Amino acid sequence: MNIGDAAAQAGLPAKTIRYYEDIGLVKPRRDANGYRAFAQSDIHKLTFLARARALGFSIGDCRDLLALWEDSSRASSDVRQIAQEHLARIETKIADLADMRDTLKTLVRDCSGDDRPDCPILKRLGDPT
Amino acid sequence: MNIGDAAAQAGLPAKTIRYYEDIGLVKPRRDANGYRAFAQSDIHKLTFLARARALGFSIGDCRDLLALWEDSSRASSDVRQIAQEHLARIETKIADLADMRDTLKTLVRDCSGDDRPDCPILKRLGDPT
DNA sequence: CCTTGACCTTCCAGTGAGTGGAAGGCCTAT
DNA sequence: ATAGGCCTTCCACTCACTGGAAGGTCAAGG
Repeated sequence: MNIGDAAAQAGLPAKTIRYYEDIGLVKPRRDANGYRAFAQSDIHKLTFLARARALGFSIGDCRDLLALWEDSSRASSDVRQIAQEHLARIETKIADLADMRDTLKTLVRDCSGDDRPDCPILKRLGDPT
Repeated sequence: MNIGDAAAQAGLPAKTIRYYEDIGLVKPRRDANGYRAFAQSDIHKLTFLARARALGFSIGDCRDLLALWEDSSRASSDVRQIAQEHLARIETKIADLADMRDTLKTLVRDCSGDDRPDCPILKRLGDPT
């Protein structure tokens, strides 16, 4: 299967798949003409990667998860730990963003948004401490 | 004021301040020895930038906000629009992350996390559709 | 057989917002 | 005079792609 079809199957841009090959996540064989030839197992891996990335796992995590996936004697605790650490990072990020959101909401609410210059948003950003 | 003191005042790494000069956000004058000499107005700007960045505004937004801040005849509606668009982006991002979090939470909860290989997390990532 | 257009290849550069580090100049205190 | 702590510039690296240029390959239609 050529890269275009592989991309369609896995739901990833062809460019991304080439990149994943570059960094060693997939190793499709090559046809005589130099075209990448994706086996079903490659497609399966790419789909795995697409899903893991969609859950926000870093490429590093994906690499580890893929290795565990391929290791039939893995311990689920290893998988769980990766997921749990990732979950913690996401929760931190959500909390940070929620703080920003709350502040911004207040500022936007209090800003008249007309043609006058007075603006609590700029006031907040620029006021001397 | 030298860059070290400016950094301490503004709460930004010196490296970041140099970067901000590179991209034209601040333009401190130079002493005879080549050292940057930050005026109070520069410190004020840097503080503004630090706060805007802490609220998650992009450098592009910061540039625009800074220009509005310095323009005494600005319309607050312009400021408000920037903030509101940023707020919308943040809310989208929070929603995306919350989706990931929910999925991950379920998966982590359902994973035994012992030394056996069975794992709903890998199952979810690798199962044929 | 030739062309057209859709594929495919590699390689290079850029994104955002810095961060790390090397090599070297300057300033103050001892 | 020298030590150390500043400061300078410049280059490379981060992350996960993404865009584009230049060129090779393949199948279909004329």
